[in-house]
Amino acid sequence: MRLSSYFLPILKEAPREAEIVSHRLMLRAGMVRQQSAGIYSWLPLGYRVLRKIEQIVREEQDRAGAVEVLMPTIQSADLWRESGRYDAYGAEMLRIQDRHEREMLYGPTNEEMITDIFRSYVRSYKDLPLNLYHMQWKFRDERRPRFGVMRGREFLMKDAYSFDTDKEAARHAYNRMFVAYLRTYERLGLKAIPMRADTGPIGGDMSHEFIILASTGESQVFCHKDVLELPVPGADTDFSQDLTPIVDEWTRAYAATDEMHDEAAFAEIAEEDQVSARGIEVGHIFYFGTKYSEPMGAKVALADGTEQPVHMGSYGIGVSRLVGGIIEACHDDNGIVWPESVAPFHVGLINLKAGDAATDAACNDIYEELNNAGVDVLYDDTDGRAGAKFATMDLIGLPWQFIVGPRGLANGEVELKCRKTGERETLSVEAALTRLTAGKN
RNA sequence: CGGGGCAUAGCGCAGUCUGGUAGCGCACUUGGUUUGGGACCAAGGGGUCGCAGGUUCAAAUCCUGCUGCCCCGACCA
Repeated sequence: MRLSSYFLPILKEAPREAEIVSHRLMLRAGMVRQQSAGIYSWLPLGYRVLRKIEQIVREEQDRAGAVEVLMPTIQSADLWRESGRYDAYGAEMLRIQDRHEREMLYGPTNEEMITDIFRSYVRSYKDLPLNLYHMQWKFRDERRPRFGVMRGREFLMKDAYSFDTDKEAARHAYNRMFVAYLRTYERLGLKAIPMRADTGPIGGDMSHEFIILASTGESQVFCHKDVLELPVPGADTDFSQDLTPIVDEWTRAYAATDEMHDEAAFAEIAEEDQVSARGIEVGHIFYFGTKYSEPMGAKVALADGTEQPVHMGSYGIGVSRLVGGIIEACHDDNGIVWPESVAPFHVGLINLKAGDAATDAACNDIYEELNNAGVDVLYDDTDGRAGAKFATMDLIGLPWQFIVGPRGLANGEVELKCRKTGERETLSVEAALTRLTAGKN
């Protein structure tokens, strides 16, 4: 992409309403525009990141055996009356009337709808286990939206729903999502810690929040420092096998948010091993049994011929929240420092003297070669000053800056700058290209 | 929903106390000089001062009501 034909409305100064660093940087980098409290437009750069996160989440859901669907944002109130949640949900639900004065709502979540889909088609235990997920915009009319996209009213969520014959089978489904989540956050460049969460009336040990540590996090969290060093299961993990050993390993050490915090248990940990920090919740997995299947009549025939309500769980990842969460975890004084996996572009190609025939020609060649090699490049071909160009590239946080100017070019040399380490290296055009295209094609 | 704050050009702000021609920086447009870490000179364009009432000869400024946004808390993904 050439910057001259892109839409990257960066700001030197952040709008006053933005207080936390991720919100400020997202506005300054031209990633989002706030349209109303907690409601955002995604501008090209931000949308690219959102899609990259979405894709990683998708790949790991698929790997774990979940199947993607897409349910609508607008739902019928009748469905929610069946589960009893239409009245229970309260003011957070955005209620709408259509032209026939039918009561509709903008979905805050999809348990009812997925249960309806399930009961319409699935009759037998032979069709289980089943896990359906989608990524769709949700709306929750928060009392106080804040922190930019981290607590918006409209937000993109991946929500998966598992269906099993009984609680033990549901536990396998739960474990698959547990491991898929570990892998997902790892690939996003985050260290996420599963923490025991409140299971409400269902009880049991099958609810975990996944928390990333960040000083601006909304909740206080406590854990043993060992949990920060645990190995994340690899891509070769066999999800058909029993994943209990992995889940056990990850849930052995102490880790809790403040509402589940056990001061006495935490005190037993050696002081130098205690971690007390702020955290951002980026995922939540939950087993809820027959809470919806029972009232909504989602039953399957078991091998013995009896019909039983299906056992369900739901598994959420805040996709749009993650954009802010990643920035909270990955930035410095100059701007965003994207993990490579979610960077909107891999390389920023900086033409230090646009308009100079030799420099333009060299940049054009480099731009084409990188594109041909499948490397995402943002080419700053605009007529600007070097300092401003560097500042922009630092702000938007692309992993590599490929710096081309007439001075170096006279010796056949360019510079590569690593955004993360800040290291700059002078090398030949060929060597730089080889470096950035290694592993591609 | 309780408490607090803010609203003046695209963004950041001054002006409000003490009523009297709408300002500054950045950004934008044009011309020129520049160009290796957020350039400089010159000339421009851009505003129902959040909205609605009221007071006054006169309101960005004083009064009343409303709306929007932000922060703290409670609540929640």
